[in-house]
Amino acid sequence: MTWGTPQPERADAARNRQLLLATARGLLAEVGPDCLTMDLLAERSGLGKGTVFRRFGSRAGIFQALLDDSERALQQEVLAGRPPLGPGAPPVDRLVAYGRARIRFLAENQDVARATLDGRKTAGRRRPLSEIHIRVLLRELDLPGADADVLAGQLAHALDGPLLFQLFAGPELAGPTPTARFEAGWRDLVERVCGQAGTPAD
Amino acid sequence: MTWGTPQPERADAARNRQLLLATARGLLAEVGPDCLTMDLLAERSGLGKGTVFRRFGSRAGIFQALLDDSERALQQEVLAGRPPLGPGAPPVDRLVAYGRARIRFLAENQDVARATLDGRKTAGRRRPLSEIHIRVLLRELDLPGADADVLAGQLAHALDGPLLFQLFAGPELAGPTPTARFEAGWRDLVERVCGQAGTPAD
DNA sequence: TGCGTAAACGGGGTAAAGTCCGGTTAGGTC
DNA sequence: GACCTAACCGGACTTTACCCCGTTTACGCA
Repeated sequence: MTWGTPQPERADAARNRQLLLATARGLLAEVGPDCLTMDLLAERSGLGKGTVFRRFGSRAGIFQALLDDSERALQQEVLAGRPPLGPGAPPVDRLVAYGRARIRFLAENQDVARATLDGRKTAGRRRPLSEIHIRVLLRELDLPGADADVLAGQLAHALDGPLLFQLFAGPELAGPTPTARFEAGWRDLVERVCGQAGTPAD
Repeated sequence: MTWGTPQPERADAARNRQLLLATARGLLAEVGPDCLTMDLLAERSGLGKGTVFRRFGSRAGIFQALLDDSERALQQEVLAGRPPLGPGAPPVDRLVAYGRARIRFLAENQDVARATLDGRKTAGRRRPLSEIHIRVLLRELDLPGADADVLAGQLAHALDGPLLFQLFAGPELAGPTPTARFEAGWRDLVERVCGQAGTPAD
């Protein structure tokens, strides 16, 4: 179920997953996330409703899959990209850069991110990549007296929470102005938590 | 609509709101939050379904109202309680105390808190009291170079997020053990953000 | 105390999420 | 290449949140 394990998935199943994802993206652009119903998605993709639910579990699951798919690019940059975001820079700088990237990512995919949350059936609710990445960086920093696991969760939520909240409030979020404030706030928070940044003694 | 304004509400409407809240609490204990349907609530309270929706807007709205109601006690302690939590103590100590209280509150009302989130219709989504209270305390601290509004949002989400996430994951959360870890984590986070606590120079 | 109005009430109706199970097909094995 | 099994597919069915609008009721005012 996780990405590391090469679990077998039948060829037609994989094909249909891709078809559904593509169709969902099309419908998303065409009718918007609120009008994207499971029936419509099934009909447009030429599949049965049961198939849609088998693949994604719930309505929220589709949006989650869509978001994961978009997130893959960011994930690549983090794992093997250029230094401020990718490996090679001091952990604090990487934390700041990651927050910046994450905020922009969420702002760009705001409607999908929003749709991820609704629905009674909890869509997996895996621990997000943000938290894992933050935890790794915190471990590298080895902050004295800190519980890296808990702190990672706190920071991950501090990063996503306020932005998502704002996305819920206003129907739209326009230019880069509001995200800039969150980006500055994130830098400030990271520097406070990690004790004065800028001078990575190494 | 806010609590400060004494907006007029017809007597029968207020009476029914109380009746619905009480009935909902009863049903919550009897059948659990998942089986608490709007039809059932309407029937048990002897009212029409339309009335239920008029009062609370959505299913999530009921749980939100329930949670608000429970939160009132905590709110009182914050506004006029004894020092560590209430006014009189240094802001950092109050922040730590508030987090402790909030975590316990959420842990106690975990099922209601969880039910608050689901449903497609966003239930109001007001800025929670946590954030407001934290913002006030941060303003008192007057941290140099910090954006108190943004920071308050970050801390509020850092406080609630990890715990709510955990509540979603496991169906139940037993003793005080897991919350203790969050409480310690919160104290640590606050002290880091506010720059070494314990010694409020004043 | 009788009247007008604006709000609250009721409960049947709708749409959409999620379930079920009989039929079909992919892919490994001999 | 025939066969077997497990996984997949389809679409009708059920449940439930939410809407609508005709009817009733509380409350201010003359």
